[in-house]
Amino acid sequence: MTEAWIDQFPLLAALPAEDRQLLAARAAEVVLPAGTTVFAPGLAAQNFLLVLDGRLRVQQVSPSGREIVLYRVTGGETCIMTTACLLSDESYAAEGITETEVKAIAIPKAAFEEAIARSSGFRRLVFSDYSQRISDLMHVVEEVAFERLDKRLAQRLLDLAGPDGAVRATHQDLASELGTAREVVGRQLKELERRGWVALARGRISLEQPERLRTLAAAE
Amino acid sequence: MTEAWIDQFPLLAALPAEDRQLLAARAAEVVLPAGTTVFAPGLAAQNFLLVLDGRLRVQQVSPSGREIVLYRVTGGETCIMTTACLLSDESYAAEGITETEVKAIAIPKAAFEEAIARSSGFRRLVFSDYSQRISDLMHVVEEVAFERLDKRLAQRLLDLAGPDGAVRATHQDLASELGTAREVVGRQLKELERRGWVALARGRISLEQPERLRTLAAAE
DNA sequence: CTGCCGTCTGTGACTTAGTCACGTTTTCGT
DNA sequence: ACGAAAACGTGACTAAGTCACAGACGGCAG
Repeated sequence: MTEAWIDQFPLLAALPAEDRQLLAARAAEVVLPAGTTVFAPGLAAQNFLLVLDGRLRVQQVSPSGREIVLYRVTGGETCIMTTACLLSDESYAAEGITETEVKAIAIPKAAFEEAIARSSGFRRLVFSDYSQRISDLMHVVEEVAFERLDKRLAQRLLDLAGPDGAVRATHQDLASELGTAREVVGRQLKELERRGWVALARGRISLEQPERLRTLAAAE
Repeated sequence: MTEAWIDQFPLLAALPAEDRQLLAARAAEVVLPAGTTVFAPGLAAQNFLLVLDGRLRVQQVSPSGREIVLYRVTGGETCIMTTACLLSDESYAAEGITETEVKAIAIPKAAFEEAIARSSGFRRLVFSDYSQRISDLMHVVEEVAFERLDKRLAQRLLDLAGPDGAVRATHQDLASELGTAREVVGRQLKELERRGWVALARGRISLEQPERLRTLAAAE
């Protein structure tokens, strides 16, 4: 198979030819449609995943049915949840769902371990992704434990806004982003609408005054 | 230097003699008194740390001064915050503080990278610790986002209780454990005392009916 | 076009948690 | 013994989450 995908990963592009061969020979490109559950509690991963293109959401689901988004994986990143499963047979209480169609490289466990053993670039890729995710998780903890909801909501709206300056999401979607309840998001949004900072429609929030939202999101 | 410490790490004990030599030759045993700040925001780590004995607390501090304990590192574990610093030059918003005197093995960055490259047992040790910490962090997110405070407090009291069935901690200490405010902990404790489940003294909470606390902590 | 059903949103009343500004008690060192 | 620092208590308030509903909108089957 072609090894062109390797060049999408700066840390891998510099590998010596033989390491590139090793990876390319054992890797398979997979395409997952949007909405696929890549992993879930109780589902052991079989492959190491390198995302080439598209977006994957990792979220935690509470027994009571509430959800919170932990982080997203996009092109050029690896999915450390599957990595962790491969490396320590630990199973997590998180699930991963593709938000768009996702093109990815799947590397079987044995080849992954070999690559880790032989290639320092590959190790760096995996380790730096681990570190990034730990950083992401700590950020979630900080937000949930210490930040006000209006501030967090403003930030999320800005993050999720499309090029048209609008967010396509239901109140429930936003509640799942933030780990709170739908009614709470509804009330927060209505307050933002009252101030004229957003305009609300079914499944759509258009940001009328994004600067105000930025100020709110940046507030101490 | 002696390499006896290696046997404290199951994943390292099985290493071939030459890998043991490699580690032993470059490692230095350090002893940190209780209350030492091992790392903090803005402080780049220089060594990889393997904790032999004692306990280390990793916590996050908010701009507003509130704190939350993320996890603890005890004998036989590595401190992935320093690992992460070494491996990806990322700096975290967390700080690590020794809670007891800590005996640890410090391995300089270069020797660490060599060990990672050469020893699969060492890799497994590091990776499994990363995975463990990610698991810990996800647990914190789950608790903070979804669980009731009384339940979390009950669990923490049980966790922190000494062999005498009492917790030596101030209300502020417990608030920092849970990421909440002192007054809130005070009120929760008073409610537990009213029910006769705990007895309160300055800097000390004795668990009078730990079974009740366990029931509360286990409640859905 | 009409009615229907599922999804999405709105609302009020209530509980739980966090904040603020104090006051009081205990401990400990000199 | 006395003063300061640390620990704890309290009331009034705001913010957030819960519960049990009641509309309101959108697509589609007939």
